[in-house]
Amino acid sequence: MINISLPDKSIRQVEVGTTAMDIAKSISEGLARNVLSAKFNDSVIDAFRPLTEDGSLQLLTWKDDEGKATMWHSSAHLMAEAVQQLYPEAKFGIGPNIENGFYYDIDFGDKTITQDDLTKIEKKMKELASQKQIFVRTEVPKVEALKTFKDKGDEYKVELIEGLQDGEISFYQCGDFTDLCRGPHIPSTSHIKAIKLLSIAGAYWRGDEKRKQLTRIYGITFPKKKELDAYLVLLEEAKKRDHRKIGKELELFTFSQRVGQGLPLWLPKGAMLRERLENYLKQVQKDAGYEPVITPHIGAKELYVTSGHYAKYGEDSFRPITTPNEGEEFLLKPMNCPHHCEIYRTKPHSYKELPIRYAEFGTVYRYEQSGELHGLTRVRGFTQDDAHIFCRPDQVKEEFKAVIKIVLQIFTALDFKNFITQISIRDPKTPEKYIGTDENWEKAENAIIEVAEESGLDYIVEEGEAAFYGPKMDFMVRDAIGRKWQLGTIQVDYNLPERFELEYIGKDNKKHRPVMIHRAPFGSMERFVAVLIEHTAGKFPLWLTPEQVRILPISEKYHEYAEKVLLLLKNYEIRAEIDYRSEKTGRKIRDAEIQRVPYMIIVGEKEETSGKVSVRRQGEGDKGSMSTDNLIKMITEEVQNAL
RNA sequence: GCUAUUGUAGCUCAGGGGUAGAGCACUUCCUUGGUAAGGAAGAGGUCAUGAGUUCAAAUCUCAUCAAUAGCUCCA
Repeated sequence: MINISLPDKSIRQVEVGTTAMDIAKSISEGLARNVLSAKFNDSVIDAFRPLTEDGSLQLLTWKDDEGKATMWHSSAHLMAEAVQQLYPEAKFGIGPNIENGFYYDIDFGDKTITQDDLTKIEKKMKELASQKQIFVRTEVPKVEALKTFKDKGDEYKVELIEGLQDGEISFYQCGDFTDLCRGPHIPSTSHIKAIKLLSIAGAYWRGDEKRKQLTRIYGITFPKKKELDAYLVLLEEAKKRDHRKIGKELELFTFSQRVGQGLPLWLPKGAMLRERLENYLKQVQKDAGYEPVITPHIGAKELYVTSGHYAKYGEDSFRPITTPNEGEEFLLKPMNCPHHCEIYRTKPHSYKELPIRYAEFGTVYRYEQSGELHGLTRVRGFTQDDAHIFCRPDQVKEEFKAVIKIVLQIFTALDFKNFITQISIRDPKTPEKYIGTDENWEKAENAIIEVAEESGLDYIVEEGEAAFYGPKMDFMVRDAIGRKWQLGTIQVDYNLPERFELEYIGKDNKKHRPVMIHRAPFGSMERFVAVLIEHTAGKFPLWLTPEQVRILPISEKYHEYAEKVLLLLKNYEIRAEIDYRSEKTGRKIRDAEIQRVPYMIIVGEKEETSGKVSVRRQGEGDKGSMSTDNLIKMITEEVQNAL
């Protein structure tokens, strides 16, 4: 007998060889019907895998991320089975599940796959799924595994198997399709009720551009048709929120071929919005004891040789700028920290002065590969809301905490309610990849984790994701339609203080090395504005939006009154415009709605004689009439409450 | 950077070896109106750039540039 503990802390004594499915059935038939896989001592296994030792068991269903993953992984197999039946010549690469669905890389030989083929494959998949095929696991010796796929002529699988250890190779069979696979899989294809193949793309075998390009088919499946429909609606919604589209519509930013790839041009409305964001953060930082500094856009090449970045990135960067003088070279700055280090070095520092916090909206230039550029989220010139904190080792924790506070304050002000943090620490297996003493690393890593705990953050720890110079914490927000975006980052750095020989005089009258904390709550203004656009679908919070109020006179007769109202609003620094066009009110409203102007003020005879205004809220409709005083009060309160 | 697709008016897009099209936006005129498109007229394009094929190229071919998607990358 073995002891299996369940998430409710109960312990069941069962016979060796009992499966997760058996346990599910003993709880309820309904649960058993929904079980996709199970988590046994931290590894996800088939629901039909016999349990042979004590351990903790969690049954996974569609509600669990791992359950979804199992389902999508199995769906990839189902797709491969369909492909094999329709195109017997096809050879298979890899077919994993991904965040939303799955893909399979397939070599179709000379055949090009089109949208029509996807429909065909989809149909076949539905047919096969309804056959309620079960997934059968077999463990296979390496020799035999190699033989199977050599006989089949599938060189990709052969290559994959060659990289595996004997004894860890398993096959899964589903219908007449057998695949090399670690598993786990769902109990049967009957769980797959709704299928959509989404797109086709080329992908190099093993991500290597020198090797053959395979056809990658992306798809997603659901246990209910309704969920698929909802997902497709979501995809449409995402398309509508694309910041490149909205940025154009609202005249926020543009790109020009003549200026160059990946170099955004901020239009007046976008620049105003960005400026408000910057001013907001400047105020927050001022309150938190940051000091502004300003540094130039270029720096001598030596500066980056000293920082170590030239060795690491120099080859893949913009070429150095030369001068008429022999041997003189400058680089466009790819980051602000070396400049800030030099500012720190201008005079000796006492331990009493620390922490010193230098903040700068510093524009940096990085030569991203052309294929990587994407709207405002990936550009070659961007402005970081950067700051560097120079502190004593004993202050790291406290400073880190203070930075987190700023980040949270900003997220709240901008209505990012859902976010998680990722703490990236060293990979203990490869200590040679990191610089600095073990002691410092341990201290910093522990400090970050403690701070995360104390700040009540929802965090995950990723081993091996740390920068070579120190551990970091990244903030990932979920936007209004559930997509994840990485925004702010806080990094602890022992490297640059060393390289720049930064010092402070301690209480003991000896020289000590400060610790640097790099931090950027927005990350970059470009990326942040892009995310903000997609999060809000262009309906920015009132305090940020370029045009807060549009005054719509019913006819020319009321232009004068409109101007009177405009003047009143301007006195309170409310950003308002008048629509002077000789259009009907319905038209003016429609245009203001499309341009996402939060408040529309309609003024006509009624308003002029009563000295009031009619208010309409974007997306909500008519709000009735009120006095201008009340309007101003309403708007200023809305702005103040947001910050 | 690699592969594929695309590039026609400010925007969204149709067309296609023989004088360039629509809707919206824009300008002017009419209209002076009450909560998501009033009417008419007009103006606007070397069809991304360069070369080639052809009697003739926006259209076909090649190259370049850019955009889009995926891959690889991201201090």
